[in-house]
Amino acid sequence: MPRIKTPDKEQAILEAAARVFSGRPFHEALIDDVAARARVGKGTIYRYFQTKEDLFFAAILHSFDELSAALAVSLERETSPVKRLERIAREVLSFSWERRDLFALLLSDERRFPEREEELQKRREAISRLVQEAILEGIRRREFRGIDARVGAELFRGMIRAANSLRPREETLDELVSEIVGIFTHGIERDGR
Amino acid sequence: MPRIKTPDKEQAILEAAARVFSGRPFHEALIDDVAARARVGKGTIYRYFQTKEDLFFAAILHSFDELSAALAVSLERETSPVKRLERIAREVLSFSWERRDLFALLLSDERRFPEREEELQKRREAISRLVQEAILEGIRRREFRGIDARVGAELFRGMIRAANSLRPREETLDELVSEIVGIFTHGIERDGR
Amino acid sequence: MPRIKTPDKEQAILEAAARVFSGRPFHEALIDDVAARARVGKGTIYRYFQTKEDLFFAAILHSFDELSAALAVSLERETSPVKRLERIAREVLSFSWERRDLFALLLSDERRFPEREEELQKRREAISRLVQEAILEGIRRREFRGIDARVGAELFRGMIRAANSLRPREETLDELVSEIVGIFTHGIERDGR
Amino acid sequence: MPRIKTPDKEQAILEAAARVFSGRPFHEALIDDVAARARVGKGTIYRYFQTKEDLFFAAILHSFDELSAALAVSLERETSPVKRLERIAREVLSFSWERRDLFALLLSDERRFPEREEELQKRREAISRLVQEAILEGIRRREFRGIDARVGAELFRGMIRAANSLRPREETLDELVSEIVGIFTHGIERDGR
DNA sequence: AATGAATGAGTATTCATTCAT
DNA sequence: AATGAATGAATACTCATTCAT
Repeated sequence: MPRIKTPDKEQAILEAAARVFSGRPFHEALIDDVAARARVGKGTIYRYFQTKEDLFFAAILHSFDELSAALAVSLERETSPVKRLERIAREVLSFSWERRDLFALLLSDERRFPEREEELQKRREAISRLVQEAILEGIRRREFRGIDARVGAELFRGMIRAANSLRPREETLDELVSEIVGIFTHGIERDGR
Repeated sequence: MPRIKTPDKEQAILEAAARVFSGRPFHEALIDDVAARARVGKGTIYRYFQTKEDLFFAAILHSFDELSAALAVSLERETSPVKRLERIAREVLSFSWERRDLFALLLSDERRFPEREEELQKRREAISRLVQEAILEGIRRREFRGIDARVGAELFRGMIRAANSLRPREETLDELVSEIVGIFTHGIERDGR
Repeated sequence: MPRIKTPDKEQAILEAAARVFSGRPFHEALIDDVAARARVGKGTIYRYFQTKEDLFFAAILHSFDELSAALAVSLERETSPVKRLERIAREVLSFSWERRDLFALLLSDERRFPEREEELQKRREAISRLVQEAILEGIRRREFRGIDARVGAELFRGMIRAANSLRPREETLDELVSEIVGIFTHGIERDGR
Repeated sequence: MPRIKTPDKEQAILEAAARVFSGRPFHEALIDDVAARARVGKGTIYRYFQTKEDLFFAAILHSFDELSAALAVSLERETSPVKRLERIAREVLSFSWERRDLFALLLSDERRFPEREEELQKRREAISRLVQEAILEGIRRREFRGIDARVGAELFRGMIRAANSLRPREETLDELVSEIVGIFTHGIERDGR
């Protein structure tokens, strides 16, 4: 009986690709590097992915899905809108920490690859929807005012992204999260105005 | 008498580079395209810029400087912090509209080219400083609470960046600006809480 | 009890190889294609043939041998030199009809693989010898003039090869055969000269 | 003023390609070899030819055209059909001598590259037509009997091709030529029959 | 024995950079 | 100074061959 395609080999490749594509621009990330990192023959990569670009996107999607899974766990049972926003911020920030460059593209809203846009968009929407739901729940609870949830969610994501590049040391994560959520919910206006 | 490097030729190249680098990833943007667009021989580009990367960064810096000039004009004589933030948001949004992709990198805080980081950083700081100053002035005027101006400025920039990718039609610019500044200053919390 | 190499599996592979190598140049004919066509695992092919080149030549030799067998049957009991030439022409033409491309190489006298040359040569000689014998018999019978039988045989084979690429429809086979043999025996000179 | 594309560079590449593609199968003929032989950078080849296959066909066509030119010179002023056939045979044989492998494809009537077939066919026809014309003239002069000139021409070309692979030493050229033309015109039938 | 997943040597092709004019 | 022809280093991708099962 022959060897069969092992899903874990595909996993290893995706993992390796995520690492390699993070930290250097696409054209400097070599398939050879991915192969070496995944401890896999170069040809093997091409058994699983048609082209370098395919691999690149697969790696992004894969990372995205990991993030989604982490978020699902984190948000479970938390109903308070503000706290949900906090968890989202914390989760996204800490998750994208090591994959900063990969996530640059992922979170950025480049539209350079129209063919892949759909799938990427789906993932972005998934995150965005979590934020929107928190906002809408807040509005329902009369904790938030009635803003456009979609716009609000995007702006919130924008803050997270920006925070990501503030490159906090570990310890600053909490502060950063509360700053983001604080500004997003209270604004920077002076109390009592 | 030998001809000398003409500044307008350099301008043309930078202009062309900005266009070409916008809308396609670095490795798909060809020097040939830039040369063609600038109506200049390929060799000529290398009289003005050492490498493709140099040209790339020069184009970014050039665009950045154009933005700064536009901002300087717009902010002149406006002293109200909130209004200054509004103008910054509006100016950045409308300016980066056509150069969306170039600005993605520009505003993003990738740190892939450590050698160039300094100059880029300087430009980013220039914009950031304008935001920080508005925030600090607001704090001084007791309109804003005492937040970390640097962090605040980054988060504000993050919202602008996000708004940029919401791709508003022309008409939505004002709404978007007021949404950004509204959330940034008042937060989304319900009034009267 | 271990299974053993089955001759019919080897047959299937050779058959498939003949098909695949026909109709596409060597470097475009893939082992995968042969395996698929033979409904056999790729590894299996390497149990029967050392290399792709080996398989290629084996396929040629195999086809050649089929032709030889067909010729042997056809020539049996026919003693007239002219009629023998006719049968050879007809047999070769009809046989190579479906394997036109494979035979192009087979009949062509490339000398690119000196190591294999010997075996190929042996096969070519086998056919050639049949022609030579017919010629020699004709000379013996005083039907033909005393030409160099080897050269004559080659030229005769060349005409067949050329005829093959004239791509006659089925019906033209007889005409073509008689044209070849007619020219070869009578020439195109006007009668009575 | 910039350097301009020099036709002689293209010539050099075609010349080199003809040499390299002769004597080894397509997939073993390396672009690097062609570049080295033409004393030209590898990239230069791609300035003149889109792909390796393009180069290959261009080399064939080029060789073909050289042959045609040689034939035109040789046939000038010779009106006797038999002598014209002789000259054609001699010219083709001696010309394709060194380019044997290249001509294998050229003369062979493979139809593997349908897109290029047209141009190749045009060249083959050009040679074939010369033979046909000689045959038709012979018929007109009542030196030849009324055969199908097209078929006759192909068979004649087939003999030449076969002769080419008989690999005569220099000295055998004349004999070979007269054997071919002899058989083609008189056949091998015994005189007086 | 048979299989097909895995491998990596081998190469066509691209494109930034150079340089003759 | 300006040009674009020439260059070759760099790399994605293929596919014959191997080998674990």
